Amino acid sequence: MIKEALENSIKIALWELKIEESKIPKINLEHPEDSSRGDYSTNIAMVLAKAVAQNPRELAEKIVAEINDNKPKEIKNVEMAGPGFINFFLSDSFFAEQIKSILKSEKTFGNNKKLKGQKTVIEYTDPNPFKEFHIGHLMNNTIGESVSRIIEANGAKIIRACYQGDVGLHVAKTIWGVQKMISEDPKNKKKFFDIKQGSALWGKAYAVGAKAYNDEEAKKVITEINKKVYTKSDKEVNKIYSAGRKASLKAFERVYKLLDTKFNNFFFESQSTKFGTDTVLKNIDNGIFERSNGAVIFKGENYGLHTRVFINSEGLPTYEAKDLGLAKLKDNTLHYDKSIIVTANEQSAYFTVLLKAMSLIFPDLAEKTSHISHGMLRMPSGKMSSRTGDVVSATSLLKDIEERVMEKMVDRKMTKKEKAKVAEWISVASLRYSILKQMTGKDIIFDFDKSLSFEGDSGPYLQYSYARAKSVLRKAVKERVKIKAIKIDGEVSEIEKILYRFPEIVERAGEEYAPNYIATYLIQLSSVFNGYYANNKIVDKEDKNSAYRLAITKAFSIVLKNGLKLLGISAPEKM
RNA sequence: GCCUUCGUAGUUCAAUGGAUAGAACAGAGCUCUUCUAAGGCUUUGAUGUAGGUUCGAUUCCUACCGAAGGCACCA
Repeated sequence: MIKEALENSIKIALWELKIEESKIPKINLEHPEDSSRGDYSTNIAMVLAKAVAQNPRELAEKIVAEINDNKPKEIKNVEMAGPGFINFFLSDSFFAEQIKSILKSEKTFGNNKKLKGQKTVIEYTDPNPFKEFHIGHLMNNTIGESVSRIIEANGAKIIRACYQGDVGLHVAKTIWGVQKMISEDPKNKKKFFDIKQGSALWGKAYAVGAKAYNDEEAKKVITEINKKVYTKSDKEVNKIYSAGRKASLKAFERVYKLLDTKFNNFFFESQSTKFGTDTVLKNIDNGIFERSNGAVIFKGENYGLHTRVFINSEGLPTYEAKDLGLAKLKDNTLHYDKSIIVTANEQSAYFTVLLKAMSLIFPDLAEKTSHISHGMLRMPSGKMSSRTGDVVSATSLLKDIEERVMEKMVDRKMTKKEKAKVAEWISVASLRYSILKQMTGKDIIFDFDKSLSFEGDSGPYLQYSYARAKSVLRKAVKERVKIKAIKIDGEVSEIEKILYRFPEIVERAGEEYAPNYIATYLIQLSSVFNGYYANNKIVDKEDKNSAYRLAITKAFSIVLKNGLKLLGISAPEKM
């Protein structure tokens, strides 16, 4: 990449100026916001000035002189500016070369091999059978899927894992709810066992059970059911259990298809239970865990964290113990180099405790594990909760958005089938973009009307820009105007000055697990293209520059499509 | 109470310690016999408060104010 070439020139210049290597910090190269300040800029002279006891502007001048002595052909001009910045202007031929290279690489443009040979397991989405797949899972999936794709683009092999809680208190609550609903209305029985019914009814049963859990009597019964689920000792419970598990998993599959997520491995809490429990019990004598009030706990306080229960006083493992078992289970089956777990940040503190315990038992695993936490989707009215049944299910939300998209598409000339497909893509794009455009850790205030915009800074805006570019390219084919990445004359357009940066963005997004860099870049890129589109007639048989404008358009469509893919958003040919 | 994260236009979000703090929406105005107006152009408007570190702070440190989350048998 050009960035490395510039870095090199700077290093050589510093070496020529006999600046001690130990004093040289990491060289920062950024794109100035104002393009009149060049394509790249470095602050190295200002950073170094103090260490070498020189005036920053004078030092910058010296560095500029050295670079000019040995200037690579990609650089048109270097100059000192402001308080001591060094600004680089790239040559016109460089931009044309980049367009050529984008057309040539096409689908792989933007990818790099930085993480080649690394195998990364990433766990995300993690919906719980017996509960609704709600918009929180949608958020987790969106971030997990995007981070997966970004890491893949950086060369790693990604294994997508989904961990599902098919045992635990929530299951017992649901089963209690089912029994209650059946006893209130026997007709419900048939519904629960009808696989076509979907998961909504089960979600309702969970809400009923969760509410009842506050009542002492019901709590006792639910606790009993919980034990029965673990031991599989009660036929009636087993029957409800397997019907519920099946109904949920089937419903999840439909959502994954819609979201274009393909998991390689599914793990279930029922698998990690024994592993986790055994691991905890084995580590009591050595003092890592201790017994307290009938439970087995990890005293996080000893490490400046907080104490957590790993096995409760009923002798059943909590999420903590199961997660510990899961880490080992994953390693045994997948042999990973790195493990990433994506959860909402309400679990951040929990995770630091878990990782501490893990580091004492499986130090190598703890070393390889990292945690990405994301904010929550909040309704304007407050926290969304599946415990009270106040949830928005993923499918119903997407359907609502789709309806609105369809309204906008009434006058589009497409077949019904095409329209339906595109509408589905646009709804997913709209939702995913609104999640990915901001920093991962932050909450999203989810106001249906405001969050899901189809214009401006939005997913559909990106898709629309893509569809426009494709439309232009179709017209070129029709009018037999060829695409050629050879520039005849004219100035370097703004869009050319942005297109070549895509690989840098992918790399940085990969380092920081930050999809929002991609989102921000694509918006900027599309906005510049839309300006270009408005000011230029791209396809023009009479104009010899048309072939190059088409090359730019094609390059734009390639970069945008590749970028959208990293966000998990489809690029429609028409919309 | 303790711990963590976060306070940026009216609103929703950006900004690897850098140059004039970017967008979008909302508001005001303009723009479709050029390839998709879900577009383009113009315009109003912001770093919670008080200190500190630095040549330079939205970014780092301290205090305060405000918000969210977590803090023993839920996940």
